[in-house]
Amino acid sequence: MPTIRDVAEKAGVHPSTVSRVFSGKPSISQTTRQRVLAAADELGFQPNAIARSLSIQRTNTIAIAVSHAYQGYFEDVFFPQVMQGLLEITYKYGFRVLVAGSSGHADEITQLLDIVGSRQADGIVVLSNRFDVDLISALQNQNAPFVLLGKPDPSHAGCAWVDSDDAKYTEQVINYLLGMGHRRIAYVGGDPDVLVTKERLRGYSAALQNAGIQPLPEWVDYGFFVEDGGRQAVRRMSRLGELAPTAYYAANDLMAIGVMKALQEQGLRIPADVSVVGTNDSLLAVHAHPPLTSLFVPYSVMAARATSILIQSILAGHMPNQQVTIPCNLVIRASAGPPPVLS
Amino acid sequence: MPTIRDVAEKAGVHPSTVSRVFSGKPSISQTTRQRVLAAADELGFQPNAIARSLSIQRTNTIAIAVSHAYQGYFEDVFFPQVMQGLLEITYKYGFRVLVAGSSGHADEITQLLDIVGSRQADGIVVLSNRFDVDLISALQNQNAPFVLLGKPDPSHAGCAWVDSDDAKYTEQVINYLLGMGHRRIAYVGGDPDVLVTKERLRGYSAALQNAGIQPLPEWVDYGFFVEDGGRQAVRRMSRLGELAPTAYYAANDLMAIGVMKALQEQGLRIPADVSVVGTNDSLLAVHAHPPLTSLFVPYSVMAARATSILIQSILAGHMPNQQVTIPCNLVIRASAGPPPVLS
DNA sequence: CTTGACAATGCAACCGGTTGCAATTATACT
DNA sequence: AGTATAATTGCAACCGGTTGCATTGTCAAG
Repeated sequence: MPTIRDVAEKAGVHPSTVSRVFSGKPSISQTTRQRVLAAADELGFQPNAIARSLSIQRTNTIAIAVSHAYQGYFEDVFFPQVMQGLLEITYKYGFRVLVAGSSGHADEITQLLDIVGSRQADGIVVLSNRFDVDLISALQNQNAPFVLLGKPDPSHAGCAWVDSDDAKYTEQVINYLLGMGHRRIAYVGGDPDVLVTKERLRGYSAALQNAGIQPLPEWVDYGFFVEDGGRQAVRRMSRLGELAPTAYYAANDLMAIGVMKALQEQGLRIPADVSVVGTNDSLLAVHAHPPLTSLFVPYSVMAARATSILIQSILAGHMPNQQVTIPCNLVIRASAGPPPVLS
Repeated sequence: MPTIRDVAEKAGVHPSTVSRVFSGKPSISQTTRQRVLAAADELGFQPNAIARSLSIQRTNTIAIAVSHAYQGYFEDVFFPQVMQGLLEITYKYGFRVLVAGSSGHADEITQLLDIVGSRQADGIVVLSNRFDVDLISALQNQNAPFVLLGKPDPSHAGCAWVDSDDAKYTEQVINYLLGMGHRRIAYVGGDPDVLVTKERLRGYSAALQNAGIQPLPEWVDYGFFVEDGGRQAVRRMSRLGELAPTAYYAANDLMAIGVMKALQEQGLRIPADVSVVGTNDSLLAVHAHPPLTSLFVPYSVMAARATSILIQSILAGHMPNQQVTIPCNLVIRASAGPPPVLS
């Protein structure tokens, strides 16, 4: 592997001149440039990125941490779409993405701190949706540029984040169902410990409240983002008899599918008897029976935006500090309609 | 950011001693170790991974390149499952994954060569399924450790790869359909330029040949891995009338769904009138109507295996040279059955 | 013909760890 | 006690680019 000094010798110049040629510095004469390039070419020289990083104190890399142990993560749309957004923008800026595996939530934090602490990346996008206060504080202490995908705890409102206003758009979904005449509406959230679950619940409650409806506690359930969670929720709510919901909102499409299947197994027709709305607008929603009305959350766009903010701050040499809220979009298909008239 | 020398000064030892403590070298006395650790702790010292990489000539990182422009890539199961396998193994060895975006196939090669040439990663897993001879040669010239996910051109049979024996298991699927009595079987491949498409066609042809059946050329079509591709295939084959297939094998679940929908729109029942088998055993297959029989391809396992081979070679200091074939598994659901008796 | 101004290049220190070898110290054995 | 041997630690060069500053070269104006 030839180094900059080999090239310098061959071209009869000083190593620093070769460096200047390869980092596109001005004030190199055309003839010298040519000579250096020729020598480099002949030797098959390619600058060593690690040495460069050490010297300029920048890696042109941003990092994320991913729990590789959690299977569902790789079946859902969140991770791949986030990757797409990340790659699109990093590519544009000539950056790359360093991905660290992690064995769980706590370890994700360890990994991120390790990466920024050892300067393996210039900044990070934090995907976790439970933003422990200590992670944020630690990142701030490290003086490491970061952008959260999701909103932080109010006590860290000042840090940079990109979020999807889950409360607002969940409220909108509920309003859509209310507008069609539903009065008994169920909320099937994911993991109750996760921020987005709480946000959606907030939107759900607000919509019902605005409509003057006092929701039964039984209308709220958690399905942990898996199909069976949706089925279980239906099973429990069906026991309410007259008070069972006429519409279900589920926080991802997989749970919504579970809801639909459970309802259909009870002989109920969708949307004639019961309406169902999912979240994420995945292929599952497109191909469900009936096709599932679903709240599209543009994870890819969010990730792209977060990455832009991050890289621009890195290049400008300051900490990211923007806060962005990205709109969602209800994709209407055939799984939701007016409630049965005789209900 | 404190350096090893700051710690050394504080602990009253030589920098090399601090280095030895932090890289777990033996022959450091307990008392010195303690003193160094205390000083490091007090200063908040964390070793600089870049400097270390430069010195030891290893990054503990492996790389992949991904075409971020191709949307379908992020909707299918291949990429996320591969990432899962990669992360699982890299994590185990304390490695990380560097992901480079790329604007297309040719650029993927550029990115990979750039990464290994600039020594940003110790090795790469090549995901592309069209293994241009020049990429492989270039990687070999660079002396860069790499493992292919998929089989290379026969002229490079010697390089390391992990593949899923697509021909054999496609043959098995066709045999399954033959065994139920089908005689007119369609093959709906993906992109005809891609290696896996040709391999599956090989298996398809072999199975029919073995059964003494000469397939019509019209029974072979390409759907480019999208739903509409499946629909189009059905549309074209339906024109064959009496000679239309009674069973379809599609090279991914999305095309299989397209096939099913197109058939159902023609009033045909699945599997009573026509059978359909998909590939990948995705959630789409699980939730299709009827549930789709699908050939599971363990991408995650393949990626894990490839990563193991790669990292072990890196650690051992030689080039990877293993070739591994991983079995697939036909997951039987409800979309395939015997053909109609009066056919 | 001299001097000034600027462009091009060289010099050397620096980025922050690592490691072979030498020097020092501690332990063991006669 | 005296020396052989092993365990610790220090020294200094090295990994491969980068960059502020000094030096040399060039051309134009005075």
